[in-house]
Amino acid sequence: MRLVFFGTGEIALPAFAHLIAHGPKPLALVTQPDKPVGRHQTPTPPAIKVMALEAGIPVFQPEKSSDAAADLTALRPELIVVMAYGQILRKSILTLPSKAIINLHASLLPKFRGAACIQAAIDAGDAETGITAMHVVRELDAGDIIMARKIPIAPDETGGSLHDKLAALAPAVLAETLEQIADGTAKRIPQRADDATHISKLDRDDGRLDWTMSAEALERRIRAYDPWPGTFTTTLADGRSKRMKVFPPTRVLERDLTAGEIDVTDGRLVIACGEGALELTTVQAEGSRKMSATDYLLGHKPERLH
RNA sequence: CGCGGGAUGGAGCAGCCAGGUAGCUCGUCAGGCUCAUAACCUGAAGGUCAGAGGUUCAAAUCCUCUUCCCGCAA
Repeated sequence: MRLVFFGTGEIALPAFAHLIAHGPKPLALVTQPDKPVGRHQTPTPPAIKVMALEAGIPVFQPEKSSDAAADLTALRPELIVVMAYGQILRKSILTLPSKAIINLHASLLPKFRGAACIQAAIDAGDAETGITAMHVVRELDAGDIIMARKIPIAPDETGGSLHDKLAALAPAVLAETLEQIADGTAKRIPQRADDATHISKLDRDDGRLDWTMSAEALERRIRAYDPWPGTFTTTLADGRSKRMKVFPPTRVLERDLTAGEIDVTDGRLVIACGEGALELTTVQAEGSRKMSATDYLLGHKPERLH
């Protein structure tokens, strides 16, 4: 099978590695251009690009996916596999492979179409999520489903841990999908559009905690958004406003206080929410490193949140 | 060289602007008290104030450089 892989995010690494190790070996990798990363803005290649180059696989990094159309046409791919590419594919790519273009998506479609599907599953309090293999169409994540595999979401699941589990699940889904396509048993199950939900991309500001939400919802959000985009609040101490990152785990408590009020009894950092209260165990003050709430309180006297 | 915060006993911080005996909260150790406690009381150990150079009678504090940590941004 002549196959080309589109992917950028780390979640695609195991699936890509599986193809390199067990075949069909990709004829090419298409990934996003190197981007400036980190405090010093050093241009850094995606990890998957490094993996491809080590395996001797040609890499294309077009600004727009269509810019690679001519190069890819020359490879005469039968199949394109897409996972966490990071861009909506142009029509010239969708029609390029002779057999099919499929996508591995980290949710149980039609739920959570879009970029932040992993965080959304935890944030919503779902009991399970999974990897869905489907055909790529022009509408985002809306194509016919070939198959899906489920995994449970643990009570202490974080966006990071779930990301890793789903990444590890992807190779099996991909292998089975390829097998079914090869022997002609692959199904095409249309998505029920009425059940579809769409999740837009998260940015850092989405991590600002809204203390009028219930403690349960905040507890889930703090897990869901760890490590990306992370959650934070701002404290007021000595008349100065400081950003404070908040990390899981947190604990939901019964308290009857005004939302946003801080209670530091017994060296524990408890913040009242719209409903109930949340005990923070791990925080990071601006300019400082991550530390336990107990350590934080030894030297900081947060007066209130705002 | 994108912008900014920071490095002070084992932990978290104050002191720096206006140079002049190393301070707070906690931990550790010893003793006391209590039926009891992440309670309380008493005492003790523990720091060449990140490193190097400079200014000064005198530098944690002012100046210069270096190393490391972190927030924003991407």
